[in-house]
Parts: sequence; C-alpha cells; structure tokens
Amino acid sequence: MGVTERRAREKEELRQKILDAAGQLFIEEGFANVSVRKIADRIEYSPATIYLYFKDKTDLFTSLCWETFSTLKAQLACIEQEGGDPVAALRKGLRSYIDFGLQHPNHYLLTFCTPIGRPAQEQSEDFQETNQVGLETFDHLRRALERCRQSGYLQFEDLETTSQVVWTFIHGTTSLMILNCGDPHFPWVPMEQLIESSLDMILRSLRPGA
Amino acid sequence: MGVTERRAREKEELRQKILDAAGQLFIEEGFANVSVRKIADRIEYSPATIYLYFKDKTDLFTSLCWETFSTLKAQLACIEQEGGDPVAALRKGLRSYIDFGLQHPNHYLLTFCTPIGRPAQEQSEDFQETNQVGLETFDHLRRALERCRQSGYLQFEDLETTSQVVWTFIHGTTSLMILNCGDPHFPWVPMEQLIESSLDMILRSLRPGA
Amino acid sequence: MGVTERRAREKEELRQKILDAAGQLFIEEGFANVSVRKIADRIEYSPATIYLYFKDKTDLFTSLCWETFSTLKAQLACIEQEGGDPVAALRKGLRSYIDFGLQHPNHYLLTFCTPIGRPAQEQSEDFQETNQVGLETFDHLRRALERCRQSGYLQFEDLETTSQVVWTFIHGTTSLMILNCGDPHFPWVPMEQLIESSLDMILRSLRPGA
Amino acid sequence: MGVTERRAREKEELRQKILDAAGQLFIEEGFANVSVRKIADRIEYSPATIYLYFKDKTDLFTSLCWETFSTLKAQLACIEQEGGDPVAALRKGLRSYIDFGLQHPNHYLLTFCTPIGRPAQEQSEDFQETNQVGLETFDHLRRALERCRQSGYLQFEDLETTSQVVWTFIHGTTSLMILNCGDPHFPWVPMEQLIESSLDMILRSLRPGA
DNA sequence: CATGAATGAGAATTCATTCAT
DNA sequence: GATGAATGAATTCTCATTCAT
Repeated sequence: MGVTERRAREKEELRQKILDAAGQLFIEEGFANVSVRKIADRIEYSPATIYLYFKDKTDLFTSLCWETFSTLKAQLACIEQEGGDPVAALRKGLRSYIDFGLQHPNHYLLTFCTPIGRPAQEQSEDFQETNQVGLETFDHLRRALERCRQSGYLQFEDLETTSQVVWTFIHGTTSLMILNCGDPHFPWVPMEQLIESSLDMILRSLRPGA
Repeated sequence: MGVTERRAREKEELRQKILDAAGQLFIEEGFANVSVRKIADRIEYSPATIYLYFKDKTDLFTSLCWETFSTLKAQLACIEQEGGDPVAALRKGLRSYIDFGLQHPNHYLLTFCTPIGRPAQEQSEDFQETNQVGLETFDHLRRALERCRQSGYLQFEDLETTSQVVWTFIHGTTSLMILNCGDPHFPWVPMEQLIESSLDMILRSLRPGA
Repeated sequence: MGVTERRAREKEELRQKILDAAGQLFIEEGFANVSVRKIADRIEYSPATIYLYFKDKTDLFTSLCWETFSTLKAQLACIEQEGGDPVAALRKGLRSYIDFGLQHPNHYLLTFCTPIGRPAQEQSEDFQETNQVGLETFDHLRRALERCRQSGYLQFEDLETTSQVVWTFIHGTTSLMILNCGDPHFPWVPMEQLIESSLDMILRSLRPGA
Repeated sequence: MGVTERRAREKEELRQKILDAAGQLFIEEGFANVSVRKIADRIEYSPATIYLYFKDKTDLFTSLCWETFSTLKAQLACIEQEGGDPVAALRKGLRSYIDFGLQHPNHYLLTFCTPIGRPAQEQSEDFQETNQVGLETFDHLRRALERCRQSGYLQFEDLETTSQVVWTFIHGTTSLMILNCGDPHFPWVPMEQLIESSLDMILRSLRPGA
C-alpha cells in the first residue's frame, strides 16, 4: 500500500513540476513562444512525458488557470465567512486580490493577461470547469459590494456594472504592479502607497453622496 | 531630380503599405499568428520584399508600436491644446486612451501586458525611443489632473500617486476589455456602459468632498 | 496440475483475445492506422502486455495472416472433401476465395498486393511457413480444375497456365472489390452481381467447345 | 526570355524528380511508411522544398495517379481511333493495359493497389480531376466492348457488369505479374504465356454461344 | 503475470529568412 | 528594386517499445 501511495505522490509531484515550469515559461516568453519541448527541457523530461499528464499545450494553460482561480476563490471565501463590517470586508477582499496577484505573479499574468487563440479552447470540458471557478470567484466581489449597499455604507446604481468596473480597476493596479513595478524607466511611487491609494479611490467613489 | 523624388515617394508608400497590412493582420490574428508570408500575400508582394524595408518581423512590430504611440500622444496633445473645461478634457483624454487600446489591441497588449524580460529588446535603440514616447504620454495625464486640481474642480492629495492610480485603473479597464470583452462565458455588461461607468467612478472619487 | 492447465488455457485465451482485437482493428482502420495502444485499449489491457505475447506489431500481423490463411485452406479443403459435382465444387471454391478476401481485406492486401521488398521479412521463419500454406492453398485450385477437366465438364489445354490465369482473375476481382468497392466515384454494379458474373465468365470460358 | 524558359523547365524537372522519387518509395515501402523527409532525402532536397511543389503528402499521391491515368488514357484513345476489327481492337486495348502496367509498375501499383485513407482525400479538387480521368479511361473499355457486341462478334447481357468484370480480370493479371512474377516461391509459367492465355480466356467467355 | 511510466525516434507541416538572379 | 526558390530550424503530437516494479 505504501508503494501505491508513493507512486501517486510522485505522479502528482511531476504534474506540479510540469505546471510550474510551463507557468514560468509562459510568462517569460509568452504562450505562443513556448514549445512543449522547452517545457520538457526545463524539467529534464522528454516532451512525450508531458503528454502523459496533459492532453495538449492548451490543457496546460487551462490547468494553470484553474489553479489560480481555485486558490484565489478559497481566500475570498474565507474573508466572506469571517463577516464583520461590510466595507472593511470589501476592502480586505480587494486587497487580498491584489496581494494574491503579487504573490503569484506568474499565475496571475497567465490567467488574466495572456491572450490565447480562444475559440479552439472553449469547447473543452476542462475549460468549462475553469471558467466556472472564475465566475464563482467574481461572485465574491459581487456579494461583497451588495452587502455594502444593503447596509447603506456604499451607494451605487447597478450592481453588475459596478462590480465589473471595480474588478477592472484592481486588475489594472495588480497587473501593472506585477509587470512594471521594477521598471527603472517609470517613476513609480512606493507600491504600498499605490495599492492603498487605489483602494481609497475605489471606496471613495462608492461613498453615499459621492 | 523629379525621378529621384518619385522613387523616394514610391518607396515610402510601399513601406507604409506594408505597415498597414501588418497592422491589420496583427490586430485580426494576433502577432504570433501572422507570418511574413501572410503580410506579403495581402499586399501582393513577395515575402523577400518585406525584408528590403524591415530588418525582421520584430522590426515591423516595433515600427508599428512607435507609430501608434505617436498617434496616441498626438491625440492627447490635441485634447490638451483644445483647452476648455479641465474635467471634460481629462475625461476626454481618458476615454481617448481606452479607445486607443481597443483600436490597437495587439500593440497595447505588447506594450503594457507583456513582461519586460526580453533582454535583446530593451537595449535596442528603437525601444528607448518608444519608451520616451510612453513617458511623454503619461505626462499628459499628469498635466490634465493637475489642471483639474488647480481649477478646483477636482481634489486629491498627491499628484503623482493619483496620476498613477488613475492610469492603473484605465489600464485595467482597457486591458480586460481587450482580452475578455468577447468572452461569452463572462456576463459582461455592454462595453460602452462599462467604459463610461469606469470614467464616472474615477471622476467621482476625485470630486471635492468625496 | 489443474492449476497449470488452467494457467495455460488462460494464457492461450488472452493471446487469442489480442489476435481478435488486432484483426478487427486492422480491418476497420488499416494496418498502418492501428497502434498497439489501440489494440490494448480495446481489450482493456496495457500495451506492455501485448509484448508478452507477441514480439512486435509485425509479429501480430504475421500471426493473423497465418491464422487466416489456414482458415482459407481449411475451407477449400472442406469443399474438396465434400466431393459432388466438380464444377460446382470449383465454383464454390472460387467464391470461397473471394469471400475470404472480402472478410479479411487487410490480410489479403498485405499478402497479395504488397510488393515483396521487405528483406527482413522474407527470411523469417514465419514467412516461410506462411508461404508454404499459400502454395498448398493454390494446390486446391489446381486440383479442382483438374477434376473438372477429367470429368469432362470443363476443357482447357494447360492445367498450370489455366490455374494461374484463373487465380489472377479472381485475385483481380477480389482485390478491386476490397480497394474500391466503396468508392462512390466509380459506378460499381452491386458487388454480388459482379462476383457472380465473374465466376460465370470464368466457367464459361472453360466450357467445352468455347 | 531564355532565362524564364530555363527556369520553368528546371522547375518542371524538379517536380518530376519529386514525383518519381515519391512513386518509387510509395511502392517500395507503402504509402503509410513513406515520410516526406524520406522523399526529400532521396532527391537530396529539404523537406520544405517538397511543399513548394505539392500541397501535402496526399497531393503527391494524387498527382502520381493522374499521371498514370493520363498516359494510359492516351494509349487507349489511340487504339480506339485506329478503328479496325472490334475484337482485335478490344484485345489490343486489354493487352495495352497490361503492358502499361508492366512498363510502369510503380504507377500502376500506386494507383490501383495502394489503399489510402480515402475519406479525407476525396474532397480535394485534384482528386476529383484525377478521378475524372480514371473514369474516362474506363470508358474506353466500355466502348470497345459495346462495339464488339454491336458488330455481333461478342455476346453478353449487361455492358456495365461485363466491362467491370473484364477490368477486374486484367487488373488481376497485371497486378500479380507486377508483384509476383519474379517470386521464386511460386511456379509461374512464362509471363507472355500467362498474359495471352488471360486474353484468350476473356474473349472466349464472351464469344457468342459460349 | 501485468503494468504505469517513460522515452527516442519520427511524423507532417510551417516559418522566418537568405540569396542568386 | 523585386522575387522565386530554397532551406534549417522549429512546431505539435504520436507511436512502438522498454523496464522497473
């Protein structure tokens, strides 16, 4: 029985190793510029081995996205359950989103900043599943905002529109932080200051009477 | 002498024709999916001819980026010069930025959503030049905000921080529009509505007393 | 001892199961399009198991050929033994040959429509054995014809030449049926009609006085 | 102008060289076992060059078939035009068919004895064209037989069935001659004798009163 | 006995690029 | 100035086969 377990563990480890290598490479070089061979080379396995763990190159991408969403969703669910002041919870959730991006830059970029030839991919079952998780993640934001509105702390007209706008804003902050924060050519203010100011601005714009 | 001039003109015309075809194709199909042959086919020249005008495929792209960035800068400069209500001008500028991104999605993605890890490219003269244009473009935003503050229509503490936050916000809106706007799996509100609401929120958060 | 016997029986059963699956697949998809994995999948064993029973993919095929040739020979022998009207027996034998080809198209094609240029194969023991069976099969035709001649029902000069010609004829019918019978671009008459007409023509050409 | 001509000639020569190499290899190893690389190696060009002359591997095959049919059709058309005794013309045509096969064994085998995954191929324009030529070739046989019947020299019921049966017969003779005529394991009678006997038998079976 | 895991070799095809003309 | 021809290198992916367990 020990043998079976060890095998399973090793298999999972290799799968993860492949995913990690692929994620890094996708970010470093762009999805289109990464060949299966490059991934295999990096982990010192044969290209054929990759195909024992993933159906094709797209499957690799999809799996990475799924990982991203799942982790993020879990964090947000945790905050939601804690309850407490709705605005504080919203802010905490947004901050959590940004921090997640900064802590998992590869996954974040891959999931939200990498264009793929979508059409081909959308059919797959895995994609559907990943997408589902993504939508559920967004639900947390929607609910957090609605709670703020119902409690009277924030005010806005359309929940759906507002949720989406807020998402695009924190996505913008997150992605630029990841991509350019070390760019010596741009006079960035300190990261912490930028993040907090971003959250301030978002909440200010939703304050009743604003 | 007329001959020489005509030759020069014809040469410039072909160069532009190539750039136009390439630009269209990059947008239609994405950089990675455009082959030099496709560009050549579209203008009914041979692939080899392209190489008489551009060093390689990357050079084509860089030239396009520079071109389009200049266009954005020119648009913003134009708005700045028009003068008029500062807040309206700011809003117009922001809208201009978003529209620019949507019109040149591939250049936008390359410039703002691709990690700088291309050692080869950073060094290049073209890159430096393009970067310079980028900074100048940001200057327009900074100035537009400052004018709003000085005129008393908007209020905020730190100009630099605010400018950067605003940029990250509209970048977020722009990039997600580009990447996901056609995604049938996400319940996007109409694009126009999302964009206008984004601008509303940004301006609302800067309103005095907000 | 019961145990040993059961083991042997089980082993033989699995071998046959593999052969059957392979045979079906070769017919359904053609030799080149059948992978060992496909065979293994169909019987729900691992590919590696196949190699416990057969040296390689070719061995599988050779075994099948031998098997099926033996079947043909047995059929012809059976007809021969039945005796009865010699011409009816001849016709039955020819028909049997054609039907055999249609039922085992891939083995038929491999054996009769593939140039012997595989040095490796010719040498093999299996090949020699298969060849032997082939000659014995032809003997049946020769004998059937001779019996028709001796009984006075048919007439021809040279037995050997006639046997060979008859063989080439039914081979032609068989192989074209296999290769093109489903070709919608050729106005084939119904297969049954073609086969029976072929046999009619062959027998008519051997009729005394013809 | 001489330059253009020479270029065209050279281009045609290379095309033919590729076709020849491909034809040989297809016969030697079977369609499925020939890679584009092997063809390229044999003529000492790069694989990519092949694709400048042929759309894909299937196109190579189709072109070879077209060549075959065209040549054969021309020969048969020639005989048809000569006129003369219908039965002699029929026999001459049949003999011509067999001789053609023996003179161009590669093309013959390729066209009539090589199974390909047909479905994928049938759509192509080239295939349609090739098929058309094939049907026209068969028309010659049909017409030759009909002429014999109308002149009263031969007798048979259904023209279509008879034509097809006759074709399968001479195809059988031709293909076995090509494939096995040198087989030391089979006691072949002299080739000339076999061919003439085949024709005798065919004509005898169609003789009035047979 | 059976197999899960792994791989080297090779498949068809495409592409950016060069160069003689 | 423009190009037709050619190619080396790379792409994704499949397969027969092996071997430790």
